[in-house]
Amino acid sequence: MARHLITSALPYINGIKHLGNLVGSQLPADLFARYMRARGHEVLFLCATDEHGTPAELAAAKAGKDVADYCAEMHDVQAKIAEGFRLSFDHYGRSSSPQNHALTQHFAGRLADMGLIREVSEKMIYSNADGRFLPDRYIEGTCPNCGFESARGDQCDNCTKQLDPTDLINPYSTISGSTDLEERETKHLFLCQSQMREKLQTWIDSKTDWPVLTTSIANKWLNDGDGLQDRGITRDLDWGVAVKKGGEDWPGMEGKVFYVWFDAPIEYIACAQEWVDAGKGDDWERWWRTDKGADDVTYTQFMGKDNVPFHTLSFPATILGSEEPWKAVDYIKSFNYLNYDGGQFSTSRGRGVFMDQALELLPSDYWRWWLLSHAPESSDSEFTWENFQQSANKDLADVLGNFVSRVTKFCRSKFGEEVPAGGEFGETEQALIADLSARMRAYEQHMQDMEVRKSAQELRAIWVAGNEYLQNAAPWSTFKEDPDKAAAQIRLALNLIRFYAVISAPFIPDASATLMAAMQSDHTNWPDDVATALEILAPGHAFAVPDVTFRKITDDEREEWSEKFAGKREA
RNA sequence: GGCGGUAUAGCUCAGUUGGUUAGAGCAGCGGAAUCAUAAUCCGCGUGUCCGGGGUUCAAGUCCCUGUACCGCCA
Repeated sequence: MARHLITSALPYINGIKHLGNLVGSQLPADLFARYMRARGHEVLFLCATDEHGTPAELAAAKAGKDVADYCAEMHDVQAKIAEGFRLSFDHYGRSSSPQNHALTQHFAGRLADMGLIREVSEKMIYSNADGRFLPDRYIEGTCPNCGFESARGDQCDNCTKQLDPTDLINPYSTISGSTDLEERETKHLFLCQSQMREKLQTWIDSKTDWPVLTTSIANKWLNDGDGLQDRGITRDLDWGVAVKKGGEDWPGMEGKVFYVWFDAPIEYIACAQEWVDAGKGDDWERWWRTDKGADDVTYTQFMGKDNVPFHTLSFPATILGSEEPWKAVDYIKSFNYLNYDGGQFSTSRGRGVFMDQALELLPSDYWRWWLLSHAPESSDSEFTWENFQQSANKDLADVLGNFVSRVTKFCRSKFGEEVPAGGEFGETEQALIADLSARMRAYEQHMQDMEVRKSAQELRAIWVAGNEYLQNAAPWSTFKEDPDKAAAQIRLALNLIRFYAVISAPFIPDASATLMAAMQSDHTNWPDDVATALEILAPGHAFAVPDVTFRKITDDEREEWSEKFAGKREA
């Protein structure tokens, strides 16, 4: 039995995530966690909301709420939706937790002790009306280059020239619209990532089994231009982790907080502490400290490609720079983007399906199946309603659902609602078992390798094999001449249903549970041997014909939803 | 502007370190079967592998270049 620490990228707090966010980290992480648990491994699966930073403050202000209250509410909303999608986190934490505050301050202090923090004084734009310093992208004005009137402080969207906020003509705050801006001197802490360059490069180079998407992004940052740059890790904000050196005050840093990208990944560790403090576990160090039992842990992170730089460089710089025995990541599984019907998902334009809306339309298994079987692994991929309808109807309703239906109903009408006795397995059955055994090995290998689409494809092929068998065996024909033979065939088919329920659970946990209940079995052990697994339901074992496992998505629904989520036209 | 990614059948996508007639699912066409959610099973794929050069005995697969789309620029 191995031990697997699994984390999903932390969803940001300021709203409900769309299906692209879901399939880019949380959902495949859940698939892997469920599979590893099913194989009998010890798993700690963690995720949390990422709550600090300016966008959270602005979202709270827009909602007319105190930022702490806002985050607490949104955390509960996101937790509830995660539960709706059956994301099996061992703990769903918060980056604003006291545990994370303390740990973030600890890391900062430790990095300072190691000589990896320096203070930098810089001029930034302060808005008197807003009472705050403004990040570059919250300042707009006229571009000195092309005259575009809504150029952002970091770049002009019209002529794409990179700008400094001080370059803008007639600059104003996008928060309040105020033009009462001034330059102020302010002091910030920088993490000396440049000093860590070689160490990080060596570490990245040792990860020869990582996906190209992951290492190429890391190498780009390591070697681009002047190489890895030092990075500001503090901000002039109220909402966040107060800048302290461990438990001590940090002279000159009063009133400042750590930048969200410094404290967020540290929450991966703090979340394990929260897990213990919530009474769900009793030893977090066993997962995170290599000097306290974590050296046999395999740590896998899941994330979208936009998060890769932070996980391959920034966070490792924190971990490695501390020179404390923290567990470093062993494998990073990164994903490309899921597009929506020819474009991007867009929160502001209401374009695409968001997690809460998805659950209102259909049970989570539909979404889990489609998203995972179309996961954007090698390149960006595309959600269309037509494809969704076809895949869900074909794979779930026709191939799997209908298999259950035809087997259980046939048995009920010919033998009653119990596993029939009599007959023996012949060549056709042995051939099926051999086929399934080979496919199971392939399925297990793909799941182990986190090849999500290929896993789904193989699982589907295993479902198809059941229909294929039924077609060959044709118990409806054999029943007329040799009822015993038909009994053996149906006995096998009923066992296939239980078998499918067990192996499909990582993808479609609810349907699997429903099928297990219908088969009146709680034997969920992974089928290491197919032949044995197909004899678990013995003659005489009672079952119930389940309701329709997956109903079909109608054309009317497809059209209605397609219209509903198309988003507002751009002005 | 810089950097990165992608471009393969009508659609969504696979194609290991270059090597036999380029694959899967869906859609489409034909057939079988009738237990079932009109579900299932079998058979059928010549598609300038985006264009143009090049390396090689051999390139969808490597190099250069052009085009298109997408993303990132903290």
